[in-house]
Formats: sequence, C-alpha cells, structure tokens
Amino acid sequence: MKQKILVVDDESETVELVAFNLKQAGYDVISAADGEEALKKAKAQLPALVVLDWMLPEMEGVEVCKLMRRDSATAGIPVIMLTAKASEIDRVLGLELGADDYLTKPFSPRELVLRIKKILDRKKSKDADVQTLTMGELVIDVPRHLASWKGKKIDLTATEFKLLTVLVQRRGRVQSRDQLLRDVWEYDSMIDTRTVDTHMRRLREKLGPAAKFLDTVRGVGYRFVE
Amino acid sequence: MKQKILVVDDESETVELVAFNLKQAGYDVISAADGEEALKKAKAQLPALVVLDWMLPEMEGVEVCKLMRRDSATAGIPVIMLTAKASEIDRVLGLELGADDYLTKPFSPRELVLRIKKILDRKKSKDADVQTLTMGELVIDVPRHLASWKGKKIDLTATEFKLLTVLVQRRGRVQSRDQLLRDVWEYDSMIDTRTVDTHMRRLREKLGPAAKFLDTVRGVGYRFVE
DNA sequence: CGGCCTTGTCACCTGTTCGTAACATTGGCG
DNA sequence: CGCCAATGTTACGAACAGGTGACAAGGCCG
Repeated sequence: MKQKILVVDDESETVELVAFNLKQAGYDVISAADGEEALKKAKAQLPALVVLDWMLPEMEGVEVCKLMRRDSATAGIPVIMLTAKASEIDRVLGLELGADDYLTKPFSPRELVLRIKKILDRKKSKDADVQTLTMGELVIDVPRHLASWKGKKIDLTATEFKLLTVLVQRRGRVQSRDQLLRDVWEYDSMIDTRTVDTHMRRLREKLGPAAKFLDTVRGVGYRFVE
Repeated sequence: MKQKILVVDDESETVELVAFNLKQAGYDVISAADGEEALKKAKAQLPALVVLDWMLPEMEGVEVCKLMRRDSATAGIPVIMLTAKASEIDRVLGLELGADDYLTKPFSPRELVLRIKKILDRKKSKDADVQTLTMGELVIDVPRHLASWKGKKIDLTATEFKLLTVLVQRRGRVQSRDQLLRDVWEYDSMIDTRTVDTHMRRLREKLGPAAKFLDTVRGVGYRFVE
C-alpha cells in the first residue's frame, strides 16, 4: 500500500517535477493547482502528507495550511511548504502556522524526497506510540478521539466516543446504566437512565458490524464483549 | 496440547539455540526475526509466551513489548526479554514496560526454560483467580454476569443470577424464603414467599445437571451444597 | 440570523420476565 | 396405609425492560 502525497502548486512545471521524483521514490501522487482544490482533495483523499506552495492564486498557501489544521479530518496531516522567498520571517511564520518543514525554491528534488521520508517516518513511530485500544479490527485512539473499524474511520460524537471508551476500558464487565451515567456524563444523573439506551443505539448504528461487541444484559446494563 | 512460544531475535543462532531447548522441554516454537514480524505472529498465533530480544533491527524490543500491551489480543501474553546489556537501568525499564522477566546474554538455556515454566504456571493459577465463584464445574463470574457449567454458558435472567449468587455466597447454610426475598429482591417482601419456589424451579431447570447443588430443606428453605 | 448537528426525552411497541394461583406430587407422621 | 402440609410444576396475564422513531431545545458555524 503506497502512501499518498498531495502536491499543491499553480506552476505545472513544479508539480510535474515533484510528482516525478515522488513517484520514483514509491509514493502515490495527487495534485491541486489552487487552494480550494487542495482543501477539497486533502479532505476527500486524506493524503499522508501535503507539499504546499507558498504562493497560490486566490488563496495564500498559509491560508490553506491554517484551514487544514482547523478541520479535524486533515489536522494531523503533515505539510511541507515550498517558498520562493528566502526571508527568515516567512519561514518562521510558516512553521508557526503548522507546517512541518519548508524548502526554498529552487530546491533539490532529492532533498524534498528525503525530508518527506523523514517526516513520514517520524510520524509513523509517533502514531504507533499514541494510546490506542485495539479490539480485533476495532481500533480506538483515545487522545486523538478517533475510532476505526477495519481501518475505516468511524465518525462519533463526543458523547458516543466517551461511552465507547468507557465500555472498552472496562471490557468484559457489565456496566449498569447508573454507572455509565456517572462515568460518561460525569455528574450525578439529572439525566434519565433511558438516555443511555438512546446513545447505545446511536453507537451501534455507527459501529455497524462492530456493534456485535456491544452486549445488552437485560435487567443489569451493557457490556463490551471480546 | 502443547503450549506455543514465540521467539524473537535477529540472530538465527540464538533463535535456534532457544528453539531447540524449548522443544526439548515440550513446547511448540515459532520465531520471528524483527519487530514487525513478531507483532504480526503474536497477534495471529497468540503464543502462550514471547521471548524477545532487546536489540532488534528497525524496531526496539521495548517497542514491540509496548505495542503488544496496547492490543487487547496480545496484552495478556507474558514477555521475557533477552538483553546483551547488563545495566540495571535497562532491566528496570524493561520490566516497567510490561515485560515479565529478563535474562542477560549469554544465558543458560536451562535457566530460560525454568523461568518460562515458572511464568506460565504463575499465570495459570492467576487466570483461575479472577473474581469468580467456582463450585467444581460450575463457575459464576459476578462482574461479567456470566455463569457456566463445564465451560458451557448458562443463560440466566437478572433475578435468577442474583438468587444463585446469594445461595453460592452463603453456600452450606440454609436460607429461608424470607431471607432470600430480602437478599435477592432487596425490599421487604410485598411478594409471596412461594415466588421463591418458582424461581428455584426455573434456576434448576436452567442449571441442568448442576441443579444437584440446589438442595431443598423441607420446612426451612434452600441451601447450596458442595 | 439560519441551518445543521448533537443530545436529552418521550411515546410506542415488542418480547421477556415475573409474580401468582391452581393443580400435582412428595414426604413425614401417626 | 392414609392424611396433610410442604414443595414441585404448570400456565397465564401483567408488568417491565429495552429497541426504535420522532422531536424539540441548545450549540456551533458559517
């Protein structure tokens, strides 16, 4: 499975040069010519990394970078900025705004590839390090608030995520509705215990096939089975 | 049924030495040469124990250990670390990260086998120790709300489960119907004492052969005998 | 401001469970 | 052996618990 990289530049020459070298290095490459297209593709295709030109028509590269950081779907994707200006100010700014590295034009394609490799490797080992709970094909990344089934992301709301997390952390043991209300909602239930049922239903809906883990124990509560 | 042991080391000599001795001792042995392979095999084959070299190409042995702990499938598998470094710091670190024991190279294969045996024995008795009430072949796991007879699950309703639990916890002593009503139903019986009889009957039906534990003491009440 | 998403509540519906009563069986005792 | 109380068994309606769909209030974002 090749890693996908999004290259954003309005000069088609640069795009082609970069794309060629990246493909040589074994990456999949997609491209965008302006900021809007870049954001759309980033969100739709979730590349492993984005190479972003500083100067873009319509929207500044900085702007794209900032917007990517705002959207949780793309917030984690590393960005390398390409800039024609060599001034230090720009560099710092770029990094402060969330770029992971930068290169000044003209740059050596070889160096770009090396930097990309470095960033992706660093990210990989970091990703493996975060606290994740894995239940067969179901993976829950607690600090990142991400859940996935067979590698496919599951969109959960805050409450749903917490409910799932609590159940998984106490996997095997039955949790009464009261207990869940205390642990998930965190204060003594001004809340109807039946609300738990509704959230369980929504959770099951979203989990799809993974819902088989969520077990109802009639008269007692719910349980996450392995 | 032999127990399976995964040996992870990049030096094939070490692997063979260890594998030979373990096979002699009656274990099944599988092996892996690097961290990634180790994780894959651990997850796929679920060995009873992993012997893990501290130094591995690509990924540190520590890393493998940490990742194994994260995945519920492998979290419970004991790990013995092999290390060339004899420094105390490394030892402590390894143990803190979830290894169960360690050996410094060069080590005596005989000692390795002994330690493995010890760990597996300890684990066995610990597994049986979790919060369960065991009456011969009848096992009651209160937090999980599971009852089983000879490993086969018994479906009980909430009331039946509680009734059984109370009887087992006071095993040997006769419980009057009034007492059972108080302990199982939790409030002063607006309820007919004959109701207890009905529930006892249902319980006996579901327990099948295990119903022999449920004893009627004429004129007094019921008792769980061993 | 207006639309969308989240979230807590309801009301409805279904299958399950429970309590009870009626009937059958058992066991102790004279 | 036969009686009677205690217990086992069966059946059934009522109550209940949980799934489900709908909805309104609040929050967030553009």
